[in-house]
Amino acid sequence: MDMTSLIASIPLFQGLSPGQCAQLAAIAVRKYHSKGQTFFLEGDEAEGFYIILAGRVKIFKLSPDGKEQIFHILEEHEPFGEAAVFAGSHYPASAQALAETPVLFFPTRKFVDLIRRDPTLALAMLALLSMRLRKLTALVENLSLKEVPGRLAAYLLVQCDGNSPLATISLDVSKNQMAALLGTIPETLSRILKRMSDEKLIKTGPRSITILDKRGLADLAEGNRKLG
Amino acid sequence: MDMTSLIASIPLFQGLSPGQCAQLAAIAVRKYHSKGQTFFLEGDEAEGFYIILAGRVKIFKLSPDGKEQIFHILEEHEPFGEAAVFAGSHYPASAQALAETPVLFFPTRKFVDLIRRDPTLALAMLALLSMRLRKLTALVENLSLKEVPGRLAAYLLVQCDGNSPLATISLDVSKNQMAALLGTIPETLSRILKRMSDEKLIKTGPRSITILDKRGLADLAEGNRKLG
DNA sequence: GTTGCGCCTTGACTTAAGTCAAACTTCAAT
DNA sequence: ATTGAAGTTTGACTTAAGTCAAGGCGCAAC
Repeated sequence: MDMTSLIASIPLFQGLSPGQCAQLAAIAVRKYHSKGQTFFLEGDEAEGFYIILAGRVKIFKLSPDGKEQIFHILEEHEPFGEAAVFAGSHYPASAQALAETPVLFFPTRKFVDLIRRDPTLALAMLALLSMRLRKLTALVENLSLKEVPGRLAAYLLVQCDGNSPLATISLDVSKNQMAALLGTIPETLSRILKRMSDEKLIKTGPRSITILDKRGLADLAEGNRKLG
Repeated sequence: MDMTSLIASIPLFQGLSPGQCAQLAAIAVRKYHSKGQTFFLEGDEAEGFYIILAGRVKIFKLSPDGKEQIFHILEEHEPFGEAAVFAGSHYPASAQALAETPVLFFPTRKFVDLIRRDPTLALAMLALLSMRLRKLTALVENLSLKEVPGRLAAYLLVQCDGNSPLATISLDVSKNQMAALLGTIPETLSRILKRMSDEKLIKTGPRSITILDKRGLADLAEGNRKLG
């Protein structure tokens, strides 16, 4: 696909005119990262932001003693690194490819120039940053105000909404990664999955989790209920 | 002060032309909230955002069983509620005045119209949201990757940087609020302040904390050291 | 196949931090 | 000054979740 139509197909850029897409196309750079490769590390000088064309990327931080907190796992068409473009000069977290991941790269300078001339684009970016803020707010809430069973319940409910009308979630992240996403460790996650199974809230399959009691999980997520 | 010069004096609007300030002035509404009054609650329909003229505002969430996590405590000239303007239609957290707090209110619809015509304003908002994202990222890091002494150390260091060249911090928030800001409870905070005093890292005064060992606190904040 | 290496689970133990309850301090208001 | 309410400290106890270590499972490569 040529660059302009590629850009036009990205949700973030919906609503832009063909001319505007062409301008974006003129500054975008195709890049390719293979599994495990990092896009940037926390603290790196920020030179631009990325949009995923395929594959998966995790945004994360490590503690000095090696614990990992994953902020997001992003997929096709999702942007990342965008917060560093408009304020501050270094990336606030690290980004690593979880699979073969082709991306588009937009250099800060040129992209900001475009925004200056294109309020539609500016509003799209504002909406994007606001969404991110919202997601991070939810993460803080989970970490600070819920215990691990509640976080897990909330996570499962979100996954099944976005994933399929049926209540079976195909696990596309390893349980290790899932633990890091929930701000805990694999052992704890394993134990809590077991407790949830015992209480018939879920059924754990080989690469999947089936939700048996949505109401029960919701109660858990909202703190109205505890695991036995 | 007339509205236009008031607006021109707000850092967020630095760099805007007098004409642009006048346009903002035309849509801004002065409001006044007294101590304890809420601006909005989590989940409320978002009708606009605010800029603080004086006083203090806390942005927070409550857990169902009453625990509070404070996201920010904001002061003069700082905006809040801005994330809800550009995406989603409800506020993601609650806002309450901690003192007598006059504010400017900007209604979503009219403000977005201005942005559409004014890329400088758009870039200012983008920078603002990016800063917020950065701060929230740091909060997640603190909650997930640091234990309470590390969070407290980081907090004290930030306060003394922004507060005075000297290493004495005048406590402008109650220790209750400080605990909620750090994602813990007053009892725990109290105990850890004591342990820090015991190790001569700080000295706690009546309404102040004096930093005795900046290096030691930094080590604590970065996880290179533990309290005895 | 079977070998080997991640991933996942399980158990016993430790620990940081929360809970509950009581006492003490501060400060503002009568 | 006295009262009272809120903020703060302290102690004894509980608990959620992390650590450490061992063992099992599943899958890919030879």
